[in-house]
Amino acid sequence: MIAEVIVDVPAKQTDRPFDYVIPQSLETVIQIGMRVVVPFGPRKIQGFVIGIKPHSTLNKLKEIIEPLDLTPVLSESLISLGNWLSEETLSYRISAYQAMLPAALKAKYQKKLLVPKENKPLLPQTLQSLFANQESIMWEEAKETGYLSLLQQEVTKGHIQIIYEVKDKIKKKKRLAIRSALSIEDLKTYQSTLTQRAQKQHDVINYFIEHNDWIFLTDLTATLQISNAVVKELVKKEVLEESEREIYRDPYANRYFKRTEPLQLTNEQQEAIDPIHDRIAKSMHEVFLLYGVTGSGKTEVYLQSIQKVLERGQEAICLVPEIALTPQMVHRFKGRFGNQVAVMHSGLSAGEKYDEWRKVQRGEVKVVVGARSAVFAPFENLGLIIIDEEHETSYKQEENPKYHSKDVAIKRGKQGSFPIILGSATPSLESFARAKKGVYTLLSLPKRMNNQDLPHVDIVDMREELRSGNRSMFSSSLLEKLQVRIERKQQTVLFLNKRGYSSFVMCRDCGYVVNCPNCDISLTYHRHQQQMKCHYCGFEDHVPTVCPECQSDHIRYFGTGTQKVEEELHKVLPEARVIRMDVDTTSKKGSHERLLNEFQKGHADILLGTQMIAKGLDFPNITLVGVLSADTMLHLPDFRSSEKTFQLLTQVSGRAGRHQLPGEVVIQTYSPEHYSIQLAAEQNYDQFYEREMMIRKGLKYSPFYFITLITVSHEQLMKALDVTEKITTFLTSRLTKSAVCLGPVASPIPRINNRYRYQCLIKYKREPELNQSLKQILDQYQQEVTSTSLKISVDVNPFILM
DNA sequence: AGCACGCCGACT
DNA sequence: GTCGGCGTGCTC
Repeated sequence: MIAEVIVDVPAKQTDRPFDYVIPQSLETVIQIGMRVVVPFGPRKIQGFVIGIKPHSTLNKLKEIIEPLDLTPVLSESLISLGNWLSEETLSYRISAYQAMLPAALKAKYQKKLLVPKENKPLLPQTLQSLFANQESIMWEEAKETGYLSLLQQEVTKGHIQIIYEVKDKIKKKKRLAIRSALSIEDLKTYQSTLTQRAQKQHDVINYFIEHNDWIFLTDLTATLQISNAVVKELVKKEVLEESEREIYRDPYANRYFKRTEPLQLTNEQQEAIDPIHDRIAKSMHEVFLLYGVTGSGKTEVYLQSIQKVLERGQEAICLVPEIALTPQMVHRFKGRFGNQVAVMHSGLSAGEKYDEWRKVQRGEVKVVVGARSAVFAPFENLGLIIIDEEHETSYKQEENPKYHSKDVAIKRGKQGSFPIILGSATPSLESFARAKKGVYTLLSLPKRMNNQDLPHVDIVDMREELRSGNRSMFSSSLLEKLQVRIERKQQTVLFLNKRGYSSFVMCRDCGYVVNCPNCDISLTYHRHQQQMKCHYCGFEDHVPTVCPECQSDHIRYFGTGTQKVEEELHKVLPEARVIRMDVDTTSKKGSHERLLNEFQKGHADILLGTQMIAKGLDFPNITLVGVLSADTMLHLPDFRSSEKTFQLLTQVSGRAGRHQLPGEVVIQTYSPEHYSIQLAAEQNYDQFYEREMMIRKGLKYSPFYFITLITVSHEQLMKALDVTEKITTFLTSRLTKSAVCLGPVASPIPRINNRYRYQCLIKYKREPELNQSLKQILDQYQQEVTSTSLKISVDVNPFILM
């Protein structure tokens, strides 16, 4: 039999199946969807079997070397989903497949030089020492020795072999388990032969007389207070037997989740859930947009919809934006569905992710709660996919394949004939527009569950503060309110919007800004390491003490980091206990959750943080939310910046007063008159929607037009510009009259890592030929992409236009 | 992506 | 005359 294999070589020319003979011995083993090792040129690489057929049109085929899996890692439905994905996003099939699987399943390759024992004496003296203690050395090591040409000569002579290895990254976690190898009768007989001195052995035998089952060695030694030696001795005597048992790394082991029961739904919730339950019961595909204000009880709707799906023997996926809200979300899901839940998010180690994925694959769980890529969870009988906070940008992957989870979910929903729920308090304009058009079904939860009023919002004009002599980052109004909370022992969340506004170093005399030498972007000041770093290419430099331009020593860092805010807070409110949450304090595993726990327990008065605290916080004692600088992302070169500002402010404001105590919100801004800030303060989504839609219509942006962004980069500015120009011309000729093709324009970041970047932006209503044209472009420049440093990136429906 | 094959400049 | 530079094209 012949296997069709997609090989792990992400390139245009290899983006097609290659045929391999399945050796006789593997005929019953190899199945569609398995990973295999295949010879490819002189190398050995990994590939996915995507088809098995009796004959091939080619005659001299190579054989599959070995399978990497016992059972397929991709089902046929996932393979076809992968094919669709690569088609939609114009990415390689291998990239699409890999994106659907945990990273642990991606192979690692090793190249080695091997000298068979008998050849050792044949090597020249200089090389002998290299192989004195070992048969083989790594290629990388060999390169460092500087004897590469000498080594290559020996390779041609046949004294040294080059071998390629495919290393499976997976390490299944294993522990040693022990059980009795004898019957209870025989155990007793054996026990009677033991001498008086062998008390420990006696105990062990006793244990196994009582428990006729496997036990982990570590548990056994702990319970009986004995050493490994005692057990090993009995294993050697064949009284006991041992076996490696695979165990899951359970990131939520030893954690107790209080079991919860379905809550009584409000009338509104009931009205929202009825149509969902109806489609689940009828196995009908439909996309619901669940538009519910913060605190309106969307999660309970999710939980009870999942409940319904489980009752029908189906499975469900619930996507959540990122680690940010998972601790609380996980609690609610594990509380309701116990160990039927697997969790997949970026906070887990590769091994943990792999184990969670395997629980799904083996059918040991029925529900997955996870971030973007969890939409590919390998369920075979899905009944529902929920996307919570559907407007979140983290659902869009910025690397190839540049997919959006929402599109994947809807595709799976159509294929499997089941409903999709998109939930948000601030739906993306795209989704809301579709709901209004009737493409999605709108379900509204306009009231908070406890009928608690939305918090009162105060907009503070920071220019005014400045004029009245307050140069600190806290307005007098915010400071006053902070003091009141501390007196009343209530809690405050302070939110620092840092997106697109990192701390940079500028000379106060001449205005010189420290830029990256490789990228056209300012370097970011990293306080704890006392260094300047580039977020795009990784360049690092010392912090300058004098201005390189004018030699002035008035060179300072600008921008407000959380650390700086913390310091300031300490000065003005020395008695306040502050917990700071940002990339620095949460980088360690589990620290995110730990900090939140501490705050929840009341160990601090103020929680200070960035984006990551904007979502999911739901603590009863929070009565004040302060946004230190609301407009930092308002001025980004992005047509969605107003929408994002509105969503973020609404989201943050929703953190206050979710329970009995009423909440208050202070928004500090330099542009208080801006509609997205004004309307966020009123929590007026509908008016924001109307207003923003007008603007989008005028500018021909989404949701009125689809957008595709092509970014061309090259070491030479002229080359990048030239290619972009040609692409733009070509596309313009291929597009219909209703489409707009803008370009070539320099990218908002015109240079990254010494590569110049130009782009072409296409806005269109309906272009059935566009995909074909884009493919043609990629084909056209294929040679230049492989031979020169030209790169062409296509992003269909981009989220950020960088 | 790698890697081999193949054609032109500076070296023993 | 050879070693080694990297342009071109292939990998079942």
